[in-house]
Amino acid sequence: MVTAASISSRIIDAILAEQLPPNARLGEQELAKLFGCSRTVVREAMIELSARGIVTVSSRRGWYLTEISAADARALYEAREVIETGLLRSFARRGAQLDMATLYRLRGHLEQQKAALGDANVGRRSYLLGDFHVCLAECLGNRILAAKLRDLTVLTTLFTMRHQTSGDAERSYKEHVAVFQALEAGDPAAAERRMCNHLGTWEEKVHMVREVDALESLRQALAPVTEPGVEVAGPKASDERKDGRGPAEIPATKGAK
Amino acid sequence: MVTAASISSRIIDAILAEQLPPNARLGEQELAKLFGCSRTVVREAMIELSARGIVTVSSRRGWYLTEISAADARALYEAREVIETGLLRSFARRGAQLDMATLYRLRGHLEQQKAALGDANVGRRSYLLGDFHVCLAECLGNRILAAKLRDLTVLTTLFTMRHQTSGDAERSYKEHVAVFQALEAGDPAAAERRMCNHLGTWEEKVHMVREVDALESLRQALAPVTEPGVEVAGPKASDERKDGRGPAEIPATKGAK
DNA sequence: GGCTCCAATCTTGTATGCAAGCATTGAATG
DNA sequence: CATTCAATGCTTGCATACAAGATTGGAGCC
Repeated sequence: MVTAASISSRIIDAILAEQLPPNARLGEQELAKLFGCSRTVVREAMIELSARGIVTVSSRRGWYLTEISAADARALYEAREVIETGLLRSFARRGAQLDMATLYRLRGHLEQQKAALGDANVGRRSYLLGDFHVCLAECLGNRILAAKLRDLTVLTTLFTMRHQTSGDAERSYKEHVAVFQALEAGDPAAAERRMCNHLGTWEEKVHMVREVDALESLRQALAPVTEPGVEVAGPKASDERKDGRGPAEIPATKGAK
Repeated sequence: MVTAASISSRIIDAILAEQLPPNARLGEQELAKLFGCSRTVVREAMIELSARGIVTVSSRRGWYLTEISAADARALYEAREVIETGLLRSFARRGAQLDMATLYRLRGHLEQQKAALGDANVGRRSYLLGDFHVCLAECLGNRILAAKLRDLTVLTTLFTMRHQTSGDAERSYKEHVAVFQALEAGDPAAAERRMCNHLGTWEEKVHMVREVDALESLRQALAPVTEPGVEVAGPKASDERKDGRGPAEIPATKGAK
């Protein structure tokens, strides 16, 4: 049976795996056919995602994945920094320690990230690198903030997909390891500093795209082949075309869970 | 015209004004009749509130306002502390200053709080004291976190209503003023410390009810009159009865906006 | 050729009908 | 008298039908 929760979950996974670009259209009828249910169920999923800021409805036109403006992105990264470093700080202040099972879980997650680095599967790599932050928040013992953080991570992904700032996966992985090692060594304060630096490197990049943002999406849509110099934006768009699927198509294989 | 957003907004205002107790039943048909629309619209509002953690659905039984457990409350207060102090810290670090218009807005909000202190209108007082935190977050320039904080404030209210820890309104007001004065004086670091203390006084109370929590709701439901000693829980319940309204009734006057 | 207007089509918005599950109440039985 | 079970009413879950707005394409006109 197809529930609204399963639909929204699939969509979120697809975004985290960079398989659904921002502004992708999510037609009710289309999704209903795809999932084999009625529009009612799809609509429930859309409303839920809308409450979480992930999709936006344009009246009687359709549902679209939210397009994150540069201003929103700034608030977004600030929010992530506040939450992620704040959780570590709170953890440090209460003098808690991660137990063996939790350390094991985090170590396992890092192993998966490492494995995905060499892998050709770009989607899974993106998914895991983003999911680590949520996983860490859960491990720090606050499910409420972890849930909020998951949504923020999704929105972050929507922004980086558009602006191609994701870049250095290997570096991200190494910084994750560094955070983990500080926690493992019982030094959450150091973990907080490292996390702060880790998030800071992304935040810098946001400020760099601040000015050009207004034209960015148009430019990307209009000039895919004419200028060979800007090819960083090219492969993604052409990848989507050559497998013959529309942008709103749901991938057949689930990201990872 | 009645939209789903207006319904959920009304419900949230009612909670913040302590006019809807936790575990209150929100029947689809009932609300549809009350708002003069179909179940569909009500249902959309419920799904939205459900995504925000404010209502919970029990399959084929009904929608209920979420009952916050002591464990959830702990995470909730930690989340609020992380976000609210984190925003002030981030504000301080970037060396920003509040402009005149923003200071004016905050000062106006504090005036309203002060006026509501002497007022007999308990609902408005609760609403304003809670709303100040959200207002402050908005003033610090992060609408995303402000929205998340609003939901957390609603959940906090649901917890304090059950456990009657709200108590000292005047003290809360004074602490709000203290935070504001630090900001006005251009010392956000001091504002952060004061906010941390302010939230800390509540958090203490949560830990006090930690142990009895499992029986709390039962006790409250079973022994309303037999023991005169536990009357702290009495007046609220009887207040609701004497005006002849069911617990899920929506108040005629909107809280404040 | 270019502009305007209208109609066809596609989309969401809303209401309603029916199905199915849960709780309660009552009777029947040990 | 206690216990079990069946029937009934009430609630949400889901699908569908219809309404109404938005877009787009083309025909007609200047």
